[in-house]
Amino acid sequence: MVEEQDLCVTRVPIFQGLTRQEQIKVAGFARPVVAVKGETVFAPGQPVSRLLVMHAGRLKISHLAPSGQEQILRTAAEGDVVGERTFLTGYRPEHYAVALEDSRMCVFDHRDLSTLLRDYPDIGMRMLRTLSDRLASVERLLAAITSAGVTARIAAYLLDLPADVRDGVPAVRLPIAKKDVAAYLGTTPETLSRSFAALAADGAIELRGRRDVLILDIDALEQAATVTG
Amino acid sequence: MVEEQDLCVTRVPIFQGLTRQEQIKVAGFARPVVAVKGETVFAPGQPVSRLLVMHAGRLKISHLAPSGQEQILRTAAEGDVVGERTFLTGYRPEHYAVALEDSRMCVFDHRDLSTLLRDYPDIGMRMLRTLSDRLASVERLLAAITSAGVTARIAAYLLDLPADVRDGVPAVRLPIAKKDVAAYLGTTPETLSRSFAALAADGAIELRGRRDVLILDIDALEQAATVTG
DNA sequence: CCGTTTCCTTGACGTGGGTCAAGTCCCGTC
DNA sequence: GACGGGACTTGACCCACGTCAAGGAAACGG
Repeated sequence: MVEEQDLCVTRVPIFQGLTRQEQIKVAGFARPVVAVKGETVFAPGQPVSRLLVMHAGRLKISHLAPSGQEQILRTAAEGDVVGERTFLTGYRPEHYAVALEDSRMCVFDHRDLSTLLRDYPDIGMRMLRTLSDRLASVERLLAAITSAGVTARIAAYLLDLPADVRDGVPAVRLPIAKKDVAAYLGTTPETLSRSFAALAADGAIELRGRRDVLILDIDALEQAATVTG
Repeated sequence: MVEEQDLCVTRVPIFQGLTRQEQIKVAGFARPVVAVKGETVFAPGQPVSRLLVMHAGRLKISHLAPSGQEQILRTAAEGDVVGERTFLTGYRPEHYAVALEDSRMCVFDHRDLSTLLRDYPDIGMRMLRTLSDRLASVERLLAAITSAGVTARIAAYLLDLPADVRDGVPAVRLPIAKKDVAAYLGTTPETLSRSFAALAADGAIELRGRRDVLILDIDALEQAATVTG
C-alpha cells in the first residue's frame, strides 16, 4: 500500500529532491487513479483542480476549437505531470486529457497546494523548471507552425524523435497515430500523408507499417526541415 | 537610491507578497537597466541569464525563424517579467527582446536565484502563477492560429483589447504597429491589411488613423471572431 | 476467422493567404 | 514646410493546404 503510493513519487522528477522520508509523507497527499484507453480523464469546465502525476500509460492533452479542430498540445508519459495550472490556480481545466493507453496516475488536489509548497519548497523549485520547459516547448511548436510548411515540420518532428537502428538504417517509431501527429503539427491527416509520401519520393525516408519510419537519408531530411516549405 | 530600486519591486506582482523589509532586501539583488527605443535588450545565444522586471516602457518578445519569419510571442509592459526561463535554468535566451519604447527595468541574475527562492519562498509561488498564466496564453494563441482564419483572429484580438469610447462609439487603440500585430497573429502585413479592409467593408469596424479602430458593430465583430474563416 | 471500426492513403478541386511589386500615407526631422 | 523613410495599402498572381469523397489496409473484438 505504501509501496503503491510510493511509486507515484519516487520516479517523478519534481519529487526527486526529497528524502525518502519526505517522499512517503508527500505520497500521503496523493490519490491513485486509473484510466482505460480512450477514457477522458478531464475536460474543459469540469470542477476539478488536480495535478496528475503519470505513473504508467500515456495521456493526450489537446485543445478543441469551436470549429471542431483539434490541436494536440502534448502527450504525457511516465514521470510527466499534467494539470499544473488547475493545481496552482484552482481554476478549471481548459484542455482535454484522454488516455491513449490504459494508464495509472496519482492526483494531488489544489487544496493541498499551499501545504505541500510550504513544507517542501523544493517541489516548487522543480515545478518552476518543468513549467518553463513546457513553455519553451509550446513556443517552439508555435514558431514551427507559423513559420514553416508542413513537410518541414514533419521532417523536424521526425528528427526530434529518439532513433534506433533497424536493418542497419536509423529508424523512428511514431509515439502516436498519424492522425494525432497531424493534429499536433497543426495540419490534417490527408496533408500529412501527402507530405510523408513526398519525403519518401525524395528518398529521405521509407514508411514501414503504420508506425515505423526508416530514415534513409538524414541529410535530405535535415534539409527538408530547414527549407521554408 | 533606495527609492529607485524600491520601485523595481513594489509594483511588480511577483513581489507583492513580501513585507516592506523584505522588498528592500530583495531590491538589493536588482540592478537597474535602461534601453532606448529600438534597442535589443537580449538576443538568442547571448551569455546572459537574467530576469527582467519591467519598470517603464515596453518590450517586444519575439522568435525569429531561420526563414526570417518573425513570430511575436508577447509584449511586456510595466509590472511584467521577462526571461524567467534563463533566470531559472541558467540557459541562454532563445528569443529576441527589443524595446518598443524607451524602457527602464531591473535585472536579477541567475546566480542569485537559489538565494532568493530559499529566503523568500513566496516569490517562487508567484512565479509559478505567472508562468502558468503565460503558458495558458501561448496555448490559446497556438489554438487560435491553427484553428481560425486570419480575419477571425483579428476580430478576436480586437475584442480582447481594452476599449474606450470615442465619438460615442467604442474604440480600441492598437498597442503595437500593424506589422507587429501581423507577426503576433502569425500572418503578414498585407494579409492583415486586407482583413481589416474586409471587416470595415462589413461595417464592423472603421480605421481611424494608424492605430485607432472604431468598433461600429460589436455583434458583427463577435460573429467574425467565431466563424471558422 | 470474420465482421466492424478506425486509420490511412489517394484523387480532384477550390481557396485562403503568402509573395512580389508598386504606389500612398504618416510622421519625425531638419 | 519640405523632405525622407518607414509603415501601410492595394493589386496581381499562384501555390500550399484544407475539404470532400472513395477506396484500401490494419487493428480489434468476438
